[in-house]
Amino acid sequence: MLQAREDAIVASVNRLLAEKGFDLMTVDEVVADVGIAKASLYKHFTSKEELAAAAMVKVLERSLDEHARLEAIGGAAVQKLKAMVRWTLQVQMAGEMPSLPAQNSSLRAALGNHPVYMDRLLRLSDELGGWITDAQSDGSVRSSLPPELVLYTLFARACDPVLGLLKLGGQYSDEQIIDLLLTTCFDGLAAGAS
Amino acid sequence: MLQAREDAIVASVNRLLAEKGFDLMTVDEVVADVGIAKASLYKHFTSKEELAAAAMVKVLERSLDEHARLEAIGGAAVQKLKAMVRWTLQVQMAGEMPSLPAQNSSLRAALGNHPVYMDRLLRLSDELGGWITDAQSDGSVRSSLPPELVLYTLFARACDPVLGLLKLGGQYSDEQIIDLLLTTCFDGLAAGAS
DNA sequence: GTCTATAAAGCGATAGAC
DNA sequence: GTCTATCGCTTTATAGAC
Repeated sequence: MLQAREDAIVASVNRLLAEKGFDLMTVDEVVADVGIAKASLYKHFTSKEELAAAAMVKVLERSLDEHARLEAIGGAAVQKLKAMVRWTLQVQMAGEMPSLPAQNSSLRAALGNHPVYMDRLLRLSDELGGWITDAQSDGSVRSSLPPELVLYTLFARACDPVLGLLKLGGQYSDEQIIDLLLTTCFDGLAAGAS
Repeated sequence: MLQAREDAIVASVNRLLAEKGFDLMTVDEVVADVGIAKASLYKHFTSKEELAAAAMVKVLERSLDEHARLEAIGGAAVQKLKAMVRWTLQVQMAGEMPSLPAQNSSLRAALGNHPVYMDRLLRLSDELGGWITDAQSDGSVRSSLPPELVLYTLFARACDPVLGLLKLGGQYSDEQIIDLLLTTCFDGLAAGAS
């Protein structure tokens, strides 16, 4: 009962974060969506930042699950990285990727002091970091790029605004858009080797 | 006098938009930064959205100036595109690139109904579109990519979060970061041809 | 733990004197 | 056109009854 209610809250928060972002999402909207009173929500989560953190933990754990699934299947490191980015883009395409403005200071502070969030974030970073160094070792990802840069670039696909712009244009299917974004991410805009 | 004051207002808005974004920027901060009363500001600009639009028009006109400068110098289309992205990244690096959350509906509506903003945006899109088709014709940019996608991808460099993350790390100089981002944008993460 | 009702603060925007 | 003072509204968060 209790856990199910919290899950329902987090699901609503996740959707609203994806739709409007942290600043424009209001707690009143969340409770209206879940169908409970605001005071009840504050018995489960102590602040709006705590709500966002719970949604982020959830999506990070979904990402860790997908990572484990791909690791079990096996294959070349670069192919696993591409599959991970594809999964991320699919989540964003489905409107299920919570977007946190990187600029909000109160939220950044709250996330930085959130042990569970930081644990999941660091674990995912470590796991992907392993694939990145593997892919650089076998020559499929540029060795001249700092692994840090590669990791950030992959993470940034979760909030790539180009996806939304292409979707708005309406000229391409969801899968076509994802393929195009994967191409620009891994192969770049330029043709051939430069 | 009057024009100088409006310029001062727009300059403050531009800096605050780059620093905090539209939602977190308050009109009180703007007037405190400029050193005038809030009612005075509202004699010049009728709303907060109007303020943001003025800052966006300003930066679009700076972009058009840079485009004209590069066009006058000449060179290969893809090199001009790279130079334009480099300029964009330098502006962002200097903390002078206003960032507008793509999700804010009131702001999007205000910008869409702002004739001057739309004119500058479409003019810049047209100019860059010309370079893009040129670069695709001479084989330096992938012809398989829709020009629309290339344009959006270039525009998105203005708010690429990877720049801020790398800068935060403190391991690379500003110029190194810009070079790295140009590489990932045009050449991709993968090595060689895939 | 759930609710209604409200506190406390911040926001965009305006009134009205000068 | 500038200012001080304030309106009217929204927001996060809490008090207190049940």
